[in-house]
Amino acid sequence: MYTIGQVAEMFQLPISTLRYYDKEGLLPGIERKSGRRLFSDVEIEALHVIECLKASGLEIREIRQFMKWCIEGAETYGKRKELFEARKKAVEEEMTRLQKTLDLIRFKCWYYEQAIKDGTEEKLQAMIPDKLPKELRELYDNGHQ
Amino acid sequence: MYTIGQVAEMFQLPISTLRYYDKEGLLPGIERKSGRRLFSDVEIEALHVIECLKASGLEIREIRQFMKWCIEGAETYGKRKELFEARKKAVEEEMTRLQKTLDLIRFKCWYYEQAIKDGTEEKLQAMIPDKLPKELRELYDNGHQ
DNA sequence: TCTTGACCTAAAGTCAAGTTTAGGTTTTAT
DNA sequence: ATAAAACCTAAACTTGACTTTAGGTCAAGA
Repeated sequence: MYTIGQVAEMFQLPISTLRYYDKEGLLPGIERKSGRRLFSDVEIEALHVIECLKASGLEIREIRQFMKWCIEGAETYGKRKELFEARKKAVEEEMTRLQKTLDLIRFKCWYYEQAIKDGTEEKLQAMIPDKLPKELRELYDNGHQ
Repeated sequence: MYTIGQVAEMFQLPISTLRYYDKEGLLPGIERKSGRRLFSDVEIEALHVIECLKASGLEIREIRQFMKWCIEGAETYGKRKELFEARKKAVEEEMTRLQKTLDLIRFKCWYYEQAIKDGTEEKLQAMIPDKLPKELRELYDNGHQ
């Protein structure tokens, strides 16, 4: 059993955030001793799942719904599985989007490196097709028609 | 030259968002004709960069700073390059985090699939070490000590 | 025992990123 | 020429996820 302060340290979260999660129903059934929260392994696991679902882009209100399903037992296995399947899809899409973002960023890094060498963007603009490394070429052709 | 409505269609963004970006200084020097915004190739390119920087996690206020640097010319090439280098690092870190998130999500998908087959979580908890596919094994050992 | 640090609640405040509203002007199609 | 469609501004409103504040309770060490 851990105090709120210990858990805050463990997860590198402010205490106020843990209280907020509890108030929002993300830690249903957390034990108390003379008013103070007692975090057990169940709550530690719940917090790992909360961090996972948050990172996947889920909102607090939807995480609360998931926690409710957990309490309802076996009849909600299907809903819970579907939720994770949907999160899987969302995260995979986000990673694809980030990969495209990264491609453009890499181009911009190259671009400014050249501009610094050349001392100006003016000359560079015309010379891009010649100078651009092969691995950035397709990106440039797509991204700038 | 495009009208705000055409650009909204092009980027699948609400018109109000484009006006907001302009008001926040993300489209400096945009032309006007009798009060109406005229988006040229410069603004279209700016919007691509805005979407990229937003996707990388940059805030509006920092994008505005970048746009100011663009106007200042050659003396800010270094700053602009450093900004993109920093964004590259941030996006790479975010992708690493999302990969970990995805690993846990995949475990949960497997877990609920098993629970549905078995009809209960109870039995499953004890059987995890035996049933868990090899590729999810390390995750389980790390994630649950 | 006493006091200091850790905990509690309810309610108000903050912040970013838009969105909506209200009231007005301009362009375009009939 | 006129009416609908598209545009404009300023200012207020919204939303989500916290954080801060104010005022109090509890417990463990000196």
